[in-house]
Amino acid sequence: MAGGGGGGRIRALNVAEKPSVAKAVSQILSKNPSSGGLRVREGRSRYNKIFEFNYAIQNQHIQMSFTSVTGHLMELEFEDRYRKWHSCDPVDLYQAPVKKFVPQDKSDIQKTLEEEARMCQWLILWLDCDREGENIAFEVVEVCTRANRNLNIWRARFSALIDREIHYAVQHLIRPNQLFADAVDVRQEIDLRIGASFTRFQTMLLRDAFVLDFASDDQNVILSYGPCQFPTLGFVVERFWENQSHEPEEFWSINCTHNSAEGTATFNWMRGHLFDYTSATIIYEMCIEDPTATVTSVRQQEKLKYPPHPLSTIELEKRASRYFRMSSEQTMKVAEDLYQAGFISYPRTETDSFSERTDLHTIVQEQQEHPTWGSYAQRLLDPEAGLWRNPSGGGHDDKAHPPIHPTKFSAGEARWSQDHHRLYELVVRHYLACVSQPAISAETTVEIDIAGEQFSASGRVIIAVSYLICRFFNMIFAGCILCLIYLVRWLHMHMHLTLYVIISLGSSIVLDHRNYLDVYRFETWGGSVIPTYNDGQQVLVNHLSISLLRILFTPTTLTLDSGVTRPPPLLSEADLLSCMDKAGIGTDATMHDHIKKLLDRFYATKDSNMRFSPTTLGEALVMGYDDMGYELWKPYLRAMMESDMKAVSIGTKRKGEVLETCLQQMKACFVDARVNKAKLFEAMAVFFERSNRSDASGQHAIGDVVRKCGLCQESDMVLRKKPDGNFMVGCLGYPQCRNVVWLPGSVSEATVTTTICSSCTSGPVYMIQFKFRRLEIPPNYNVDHLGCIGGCDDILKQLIEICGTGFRNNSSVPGRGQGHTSSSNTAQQSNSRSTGAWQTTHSSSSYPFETPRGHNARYQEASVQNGEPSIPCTSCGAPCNLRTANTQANRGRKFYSCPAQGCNFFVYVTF
DNA sequence: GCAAGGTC
Repeated sequence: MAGGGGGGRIRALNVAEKPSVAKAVSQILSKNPSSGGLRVREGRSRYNKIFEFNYAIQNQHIQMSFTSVTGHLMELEFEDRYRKWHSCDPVDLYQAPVKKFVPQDKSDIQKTLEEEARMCQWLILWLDCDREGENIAFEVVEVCTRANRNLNIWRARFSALIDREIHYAVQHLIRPNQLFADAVDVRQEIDLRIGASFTRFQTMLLRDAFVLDFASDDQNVILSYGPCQFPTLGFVVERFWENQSHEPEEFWSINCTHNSAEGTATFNWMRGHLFDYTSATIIYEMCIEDPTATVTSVRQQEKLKYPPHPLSTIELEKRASRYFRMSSEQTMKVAEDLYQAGFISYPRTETDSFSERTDLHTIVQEQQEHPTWGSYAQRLLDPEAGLWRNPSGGGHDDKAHPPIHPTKFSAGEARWSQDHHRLYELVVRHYLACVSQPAISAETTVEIDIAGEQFSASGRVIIAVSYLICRFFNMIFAGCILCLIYLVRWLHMHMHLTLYVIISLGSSIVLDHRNYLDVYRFETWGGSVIPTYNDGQQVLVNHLSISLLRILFTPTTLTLDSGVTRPPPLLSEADLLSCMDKAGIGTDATMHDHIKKLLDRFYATKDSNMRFSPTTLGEALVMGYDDMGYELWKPYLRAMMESDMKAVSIGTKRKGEVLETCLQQMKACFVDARVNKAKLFEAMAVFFERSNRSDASGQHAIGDVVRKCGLCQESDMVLRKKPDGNFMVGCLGYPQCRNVVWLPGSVSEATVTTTICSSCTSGPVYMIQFKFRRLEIPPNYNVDHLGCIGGCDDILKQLIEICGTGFRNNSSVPGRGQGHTSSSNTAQQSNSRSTGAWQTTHSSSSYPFETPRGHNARYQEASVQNGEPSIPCTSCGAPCNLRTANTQANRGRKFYSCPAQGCNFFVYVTF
């Protein structure tokens, strides 16, 4: 291992992902007397203390300073000029430059790191050992190396805060893994670009267009889209649709019950149910005529009910929702409180198995004093009780945190709310259950025959198979049958007689072997205990049977009942968490956030039964995208991203390659979605009234991008429909850039397509599908036309010549193109005359150079000084000569037109 | 004002 710089003792800066880990690791490493003791001093951030001690790494004496960050130190954002919603077209967000920076609220931590780094030769990174942790590690590296370029950078790899593990990690330092960090960079950038583009798009498109009556301030409603929140909404909507589309169907079934002193057995018709009433009635009448039931089969099967796996975050959330009706958000809030106060372990973990090195018994020992479950903890620790069992894992390990378990005893704290009590109890009981034996029972299935129809009943007979002394106490209550039971047990053990012999005798006593169910009060066996039945075969071997008469019996009730098929239930919070977990939507630490977001954004509601339904808004959005044929509301996009991230993290794909491919696909999807925005409108219109605002604000709504503006070279040009029905393609850079292309007045419909013009090569120009009004165009022209505004489309040019454009003086309608210069009237009149304008500016063809841009001013100067000047094309830079029009409408007018193939620059000049 | 991921 390389040494540090300078003479004397090496000083190392250690950084953990959170304060608790910095403290725990420092405590472990400073236990040795040679550490000189553990000293603590304040950092600039009040949460992130600095621990100091000495430690020997590979026999080198190191002076350790140990501090922490609080999760990510940096944020990813668009550069400032893209931050405002109207600053650009949302589609630009797929290429807009992004920057990573330390936000204001983290600057204290940054300063601490910088100050400490300057005094150190080594940097040891103790971030969590997952991909996010590795990414945070590189954020720390960036900040620290800016302060001290000579740092020797090391990574400590550990999976639990256990002495041996930590000492091993520090003695076997490795280098940080750039690939892991890259994978997270990919996720961050994709999430930001997709989220921001779609959110801005659908918010600006729909907020003004509809009366969103669910919000008090509907102008500030945000219709967000996110790669996690939308699939979460998708789960809710999909189940809602299944539920709603269910058509109840009536059916009939024959039901039979039989009461005896031992209980009631409910027999189900083995045909299930019939949808045909006549058939059901005929069969029922046959049964009624001869209702004697014959037992045809009795089957016993031993069943083990295993305790749950150790507790992960998602399980904690699901169980708190099921047992206490707590929302996942509230659960995490309370869990965080309990963790902060030291009562439970770290609550954000995917791990559901304990490391072999965990001292499981000590955790139980601490709970022995508890008034409620203390005695169970004592039994667990008693080897004679045989209750202990090493917990079985669920196969998940995040390599950073153990399963959630109690870390400190409490019989309840004064300041705890009911939810604190409940959650602590759940964590403790769950832990005690995990280290317990499974419950053992038997399920009995009895089949009977009535008039040739088969019925069956299943029930539980809890049996004593443990042969343990503790069972003795149960047997006292069995009175005189006790001796018989021992006899039968003896027979069972030594003569291998069937278990059934025991059951048929013991069942009336119900010997109990609940094991973990004794402490895990949240779970039960369910079902009921049914009476004992024997079939003919068993009677022959069971000489001791007291149930002989039950070969035949008369049912207590035998009824023909009607019912209706039930729809699948709406999703509960536990169901929703399961769906998300299965599809890989979100992480253990964020799933509850995504669920809450659905509620906050008015996309879904939770009813009194804690089940989720979409709101009309949530349903409309999903419906809109679904109608477009997109599965943006399905989990596949996230799954694809996840698999790409995995590929980056193991080096099979490169960061840049994945970013480029994914963003390209998403951009195409975005552009396509925008072309099909009518589907969103239609879906919204099903549930919401159109707003009056939409007409007035239509001009401000972002349209579909046609091409990059050739004039300002910065913004996009988008297709718009003016309130008077005319179409234009204008620059989003307005008012700084006033570039505009007016389309023929005879256009009735225009839609930007995803087809890129192959003739116009100065950058992508999306073709527009036009529909012309039949009566306004000559008969030899087609009403449908796929056209291009890039300058290559002769048909469009001819129709503009013939029909004129939509550029008219309409001062009654406010908005772009009117009244923005003192000369606008002149301009409009002039342009109205010159119906053949192909491309001009907002300020008019009369004043083509009257724009704020310097280079245009130079053109004017050139044009005045020279009789026949050549100007550089504003689109591609090629020299453009002054030419004279000879069309019918504009004969004699001067114009500049770019000679470059595919370039659309064309402007009339009036001297 | 937008995402999702850390975390206080």
